[in-house]
Amino acid sequence: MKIGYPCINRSIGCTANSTFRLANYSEERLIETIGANLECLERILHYNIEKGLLFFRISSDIVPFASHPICKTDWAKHFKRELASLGGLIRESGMRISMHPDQFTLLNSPSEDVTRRSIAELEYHCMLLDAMGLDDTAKVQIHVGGVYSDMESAIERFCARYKTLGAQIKNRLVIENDHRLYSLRDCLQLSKQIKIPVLFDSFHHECLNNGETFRNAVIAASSTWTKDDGLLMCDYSSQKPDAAWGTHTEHIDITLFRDFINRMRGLDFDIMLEIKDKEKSALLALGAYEELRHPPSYLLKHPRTV
DNA sequence: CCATGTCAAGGTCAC
DNA sequence: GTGACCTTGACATGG
Repeated sequence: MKIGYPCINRSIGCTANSTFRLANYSEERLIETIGANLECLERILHYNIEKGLLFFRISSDIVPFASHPICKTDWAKHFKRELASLGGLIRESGMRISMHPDQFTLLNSPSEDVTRRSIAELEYHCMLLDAMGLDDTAKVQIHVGGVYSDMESAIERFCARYKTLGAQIKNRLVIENDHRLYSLRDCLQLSKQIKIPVLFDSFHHECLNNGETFRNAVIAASSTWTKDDGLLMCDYSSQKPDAAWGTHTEHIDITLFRDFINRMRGLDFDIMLEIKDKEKSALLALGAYEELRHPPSYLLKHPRTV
């Protein structure tokens, strides 16, 4: 099991997702921004390796406007060396990588234009992972999309569009259950039709489910991942106390996390902590996980109930 | 320099 | 049909 966090490290003092306004676009600024982002990404990766956090999500903003028509720059070529070097670092350390295009990436939109732009966005994400030389266990996760007042035909549209995608995208694309529209069950049904892996989001599942326990949900989602896909990826979070329903917590509730892990005995998958304080919570989670695997002697003598 | 409004992209729901 | 909300950090403008 690898444990990690998405996109941002708050303790290093740099960001790998710096962008700028479209109105201020220039090729020079693009190159400058990508360069700074990649430099910061390298620092984050070193931090993660040192701390044993071996799952990380690279921000979609690492190459600003990559799929926008304004971008004519062959950034993959320009940063070929840097990207290959980052990829080497990732591979050597055994780190797992994911990416998560934003909410407007919709394969099942009734609008051809929205779909076309979405596919361009997916191409960009895959191109980046390819340029880093990462295998197909590095995934690009999206939600199924809108319902458009008819879920069945929305799912059909997703499948039809998926079939038109090239292998470069298909080999990396996975779908994630969301917290309002497409439950795990819906995703599994979709997966059955087109053999797409289902990434399990535990917090979304808490918000929207069909009665499956966490454990059975993880087992079912796991079965959609092949050897080439690697282990199941799982997003983990919990409800922010006293906040609107569905709001991600600011800090990890370590008791809840320990309980979650404890229910998963004998199962293996990778966990991404979608929690606001990022690496801070991820480190606590890693500590809790290692304690459960290798309990210190005082806990063996006086077992903690989890 | 700091505060606050705004930022490529869509969809859903309340009214 | 219109507008708020989702969710979010960081850009950038204006005071």
